[in-house]
Amino acid sequence: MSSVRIFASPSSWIESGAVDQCHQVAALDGMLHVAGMPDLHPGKGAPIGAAMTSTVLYPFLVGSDIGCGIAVFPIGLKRPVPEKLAARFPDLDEPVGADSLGTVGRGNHFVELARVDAVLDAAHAARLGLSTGSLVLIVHSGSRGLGERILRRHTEVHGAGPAPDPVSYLQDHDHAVRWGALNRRTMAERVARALGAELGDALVDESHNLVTYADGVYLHRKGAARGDGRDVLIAGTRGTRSFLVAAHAGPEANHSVAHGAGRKMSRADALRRGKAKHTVDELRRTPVGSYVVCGDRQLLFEEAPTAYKRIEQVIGDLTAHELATPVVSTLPLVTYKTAAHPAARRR
DNA sequence: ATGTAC
Repeated sequence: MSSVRIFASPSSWIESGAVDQCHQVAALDGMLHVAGMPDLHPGKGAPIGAAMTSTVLYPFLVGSDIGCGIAVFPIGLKRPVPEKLAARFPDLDEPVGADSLGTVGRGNHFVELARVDAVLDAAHAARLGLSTGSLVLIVHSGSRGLGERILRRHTEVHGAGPAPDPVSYLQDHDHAVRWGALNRRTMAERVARALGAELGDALVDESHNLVTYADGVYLHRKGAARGDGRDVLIAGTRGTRSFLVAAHAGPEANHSVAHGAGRKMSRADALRRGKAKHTVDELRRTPVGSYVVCGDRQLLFEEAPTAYKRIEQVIGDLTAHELATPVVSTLPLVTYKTAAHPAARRR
């Protein structure tokens, strides 16, 4: 008999469709436990913001962006002026070399230059070399077409069923997870070079779309980061804070934490309501003074901060359930989503 | 989120 537990306070709104999806997943053959994170929202077939254990491996529970995650790199810059730096960001839609390495992708992916605005755990922040005013590069991206091909190869034969040869799937999966981390590092290096900035080793790099195996149990994470004694960057929105946390989630939470603020509106709703509520200019130049590089107007509305839950609520829920302890918060200076001038791009 | 079809 499987169980479902949602880690959100009663005042945190969770779309009922996402909770329904947790129960649908829990009813699958071999399922053990579904843990919903406070950023839980509906996904395609499976919930996003969930960690799910079972005795069999379900590739669709990880989804197509295998190895998607968030990395944080320390970066050194003399005078970070958002508009000037925004103009110097490289074209991260253009790959480095033959495949799509070094590219950010679309959707909620981004590369952000951010500044530590508050230290919340002084000893832990000091260990990471972070203090108020420290600059970091936050990279949220995944395995691009590679992970998509791996899931499609499985789905074409087995649909949403389990992997009959989990070892073979895991080999491809693990490669995509490594590729995702390399992709994030590659982008950080591209940006640092373009800005003439010094880049340090990653302080944090955790995938939130992956499956791990131990003692006969597959732990699938979809929009949920490893929370077993690791540091995790939990992303806010393009115009609000993000939080670096020390995660210490136990078995009830499937050793996992949230990965971001979580959508509160579908992309279609965000586009429709956003167009009535915001101008393109106010989404590009945010209330916190940051600049958003995004030549795709539709994406700008879909990803508007108002389409997401409040990150402080998500962090509050994690803290209240003792899944994580906040270390520092960051405020964006420049967020790169996609090239500033899509018309100038060659096809 | 993605590549691809419309």
